[in-house]
Amino acid sequence: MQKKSSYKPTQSDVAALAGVSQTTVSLVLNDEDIASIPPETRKKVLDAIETLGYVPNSAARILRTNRTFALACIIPDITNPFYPTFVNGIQDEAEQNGYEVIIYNTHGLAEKEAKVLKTIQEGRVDGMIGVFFHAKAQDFLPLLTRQIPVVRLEVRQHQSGSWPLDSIFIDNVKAAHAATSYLISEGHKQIALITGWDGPARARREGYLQALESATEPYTPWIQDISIFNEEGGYAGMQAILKEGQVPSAVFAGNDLLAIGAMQAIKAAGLRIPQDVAVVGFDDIQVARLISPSLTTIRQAQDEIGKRAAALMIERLQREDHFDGRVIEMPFELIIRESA
Amino acid sequence: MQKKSSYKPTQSDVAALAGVSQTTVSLVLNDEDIASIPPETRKKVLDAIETLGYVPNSAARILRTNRTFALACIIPDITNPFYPTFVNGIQDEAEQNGYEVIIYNTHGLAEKEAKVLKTIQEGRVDGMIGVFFHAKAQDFLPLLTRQIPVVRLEVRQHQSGSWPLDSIFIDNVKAAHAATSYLISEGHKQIALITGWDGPARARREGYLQALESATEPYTPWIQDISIFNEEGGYAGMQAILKEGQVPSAVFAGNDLLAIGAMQAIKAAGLRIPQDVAVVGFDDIQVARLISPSLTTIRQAQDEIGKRAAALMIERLQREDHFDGRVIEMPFELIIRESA
DNA sequence: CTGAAAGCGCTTACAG
DNA sequence: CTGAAAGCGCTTACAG
Repeated sequence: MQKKSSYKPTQSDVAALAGVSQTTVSLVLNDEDIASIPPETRKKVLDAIETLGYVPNSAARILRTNRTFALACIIPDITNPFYPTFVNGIQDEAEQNGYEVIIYNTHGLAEKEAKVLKTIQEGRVDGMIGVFFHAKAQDFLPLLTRQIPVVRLEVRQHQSGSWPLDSIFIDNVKAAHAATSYLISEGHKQIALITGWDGPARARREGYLQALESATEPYTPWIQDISIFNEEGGYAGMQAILKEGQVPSAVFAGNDLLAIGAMQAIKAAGLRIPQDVAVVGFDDIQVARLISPSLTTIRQAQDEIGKRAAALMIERLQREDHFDGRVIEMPFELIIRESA
Repeated sequence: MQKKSSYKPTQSDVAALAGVSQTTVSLVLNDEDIASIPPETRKKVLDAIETLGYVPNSAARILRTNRTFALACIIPDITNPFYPTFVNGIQDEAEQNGYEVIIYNTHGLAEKEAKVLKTIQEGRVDGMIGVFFHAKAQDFLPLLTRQIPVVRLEVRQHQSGSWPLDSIFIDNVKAAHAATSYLISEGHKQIALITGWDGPARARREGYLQALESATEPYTPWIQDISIFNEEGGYAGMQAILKEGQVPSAVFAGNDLLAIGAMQAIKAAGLRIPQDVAVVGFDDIQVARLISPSLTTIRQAQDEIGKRAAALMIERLQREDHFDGRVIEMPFELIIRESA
């Protein structure tokens, strides 16, 4: 290892150049009222910092203070536009408060979720905001006992507890119920659902089933399972449905990406949307209103949810006292466009 | 600060429980052939780790080893689908090699780019892969002198040097030239360009202008400047063009998001695509082939680019010797669909 | 095979 | 107002 003076200067290097002690350099850097540094001393130090291009070493600072000023943001799929918007909201709020955001992409996989949880125990962040498809409440315990607060985005109401674990949710059962009921009210008789079992899929499935059950006329559930939650999955799912010979008059897709894929399959089969098959999605991602026909869907305010989640986290990190977990419900809205 | 034994156990806690020294715990954890720990000792230690739920402290490890096993990934806009796909490629390659990826979102702003560059000097990562709209070569020097390698995604060929700075580029001038030439070859007489000045916009603008100049017939450039590089910007840009009274026979948009916005504006004006106005985009994001009409565009293999960028970085981090910067060109492809 | 010790670069009581 | 010193939790020569 070479020891050029220009290479990664430390506070000691700055101190030597400024002719003060390393302690003084640190004091200037953290200019709290712990000490009152006279302007001349301060200037000497600042000049030396400038000359050497000194930048504090984050590992040393974190080790010493036990504060990272970083937040982890865990999402299942960065290529699903829903999440980048959510992340954006988190980042906006976090940055305004001096926190940086570290994004982890789990691909919705149980093993990756577990790995991320482990990594975070290593003390890389002060708190974690996340969407988990598999992790259970107890999987968060190691973080919580380490005083790393968690804000979780959920798909239905869960009980709060005394841990520093807040949750923010949209009632996906109710939302899926609303979407399905809308199709029923529009006179559709065969309403298919394209979805899987991971993450929000289960709650949306429930909502769909409940809506069919509570209809005045009898409905037969028609569910097409898929395993990839994007356009590709939607396309394949819709193809499978059409292969059965019968054509449903409406399709409710587990998310907008699935809906977009399903629409492609419908068009490819020479059918019209919504005349032959109506389509409803879930999420209201950016492109939902831009495709043709524009997509009827459930809007969740991703950006707002992200902001709110970050605000919950930051409040917890800034307050001294401990307080019970909070549960916040966010609204959804059925956006009716051309596809249904 | 409390001192419960269950709270954030350290190697010393593990050592005490296992009845060995803290050094031995560390040795077991890093099981290199530095030392040969007999199975019984190893087991005692591993059991203690299990019992206490010990996880190493990353700050301490980083401070000591000067290795973070993290890569920074800097992108201008996480909500532009181009980038998540790029990030995905980076993450895949990085994770396979034991690196985690920290994503920074600059919003294409000069100040945020500068801030990120500063943050990275703090030693949070071993290397940086990024897309910068404003930062100049010299802005990377502080990283390079600190031995933090950089891989930069660029829009045209730049010279390599002796710094640990690799670049990977797609010739955006040539690509824009190809897109514009295609429109010319299709017989379009008035070809408008919707774009701005940041990032890749400048190179694409050049390609457009060069193509018009090299055409056999004379063409008048028709450029609509916008400042937001998404659907909204494209919509506004197209509206501005249509307000001029004349309707161009084709529009080349600076990226797919702009193209999608422009298509909406064209439809809103009651015009048909491509009969009245043809549209070409740039990037080939996921939805390009899913919208109606599907979008003719320039494909860049985002995923592949990300993988390649990460591979360049990792090779540099793993090799002992220093070697000159490399410049890699990646191909583009004109994808002809329905919109033009 | 195992442990004592130095030291990574900081912050923060504590003296003076 | 300023500095010497302890210590955050690790890794890694070095002894034995």
